[in-house]
Amino acid sequence: MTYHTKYTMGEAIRQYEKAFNALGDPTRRTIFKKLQNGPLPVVAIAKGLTVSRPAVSQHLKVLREAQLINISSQGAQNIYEIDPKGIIAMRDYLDQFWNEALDRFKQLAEQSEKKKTKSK
Amino acid sequence: MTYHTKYTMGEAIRQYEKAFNALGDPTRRTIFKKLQNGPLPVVAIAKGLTVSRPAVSQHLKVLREAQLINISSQGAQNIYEIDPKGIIAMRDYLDQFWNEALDRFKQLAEQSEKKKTKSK
DNA sequence: ACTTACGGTAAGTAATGACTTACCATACAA
DNA sequence: TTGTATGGTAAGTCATTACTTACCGTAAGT
Repeated sequence: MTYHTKYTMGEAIRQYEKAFNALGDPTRRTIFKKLQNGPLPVVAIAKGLTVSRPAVSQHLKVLREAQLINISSQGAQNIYEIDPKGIIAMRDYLDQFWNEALDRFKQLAEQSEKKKTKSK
Repeated sequence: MTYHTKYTMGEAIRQYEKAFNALGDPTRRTIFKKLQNGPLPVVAIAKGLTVSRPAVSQHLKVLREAQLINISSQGAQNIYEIDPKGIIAMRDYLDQFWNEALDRFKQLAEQSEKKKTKSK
């Protein structure tokens, strides 16, 4: 019946789309979080996770294609680290909504500002 | 075999997790984008989309639970509009990585700042 | 009351995608 | 060269989820 086809083959997939898709998965968010404190080889990333090492490799691939992480080999090891490009793409996407719709809910925005002291 | 269980029943699902999950789907991003220019009733949202109206209702439910949109009924119509809470939750999540890992890629960060004039 | 428009929910199906094990390739050490 | 550690890819399976059609309830107009 083939009624269910997203990404209707004409349109290019943007960076932020890949990024949202990537961070849409909890395991990938866990992996991403692990890299927050610095670069790690794959085994270190997989350690402690409930899923197998190949599964981790597959997740890393998705994160890499979303430009949320970088790879760099060091001998037999593949070291992954956070790549700001994906984060920037997502922030820019969110800011777009932020800016254009801001006037409609200014009060709510202000509320959030108060309890944060907003870094930078 | 039950080898595949995420959200290991102890942990609460945070707001930003729901939000990332919600925007992880392309159809929901399309819907979300439609609301960017102001509130719309369901039929207006569904118009132009390739999926059925019930499918839209289901997506709206997910977006609502992620606090990315608000509902308000007006007679027989259900009007949806963007809710900043979900956006804020995601921004805060991203900012966390931003701040803690910033030193490792300062130069890239600066690049992005330049071509944006950074709202607020 | 009857009809029409709006839209949520139920039940079932099909596509997607998150996993598994098995295998292979590469780097380095003995 | 042989062995060991690292990690990517292949093929297949199962869970999830994005859909469908059918149905029902509510609001407003005639």
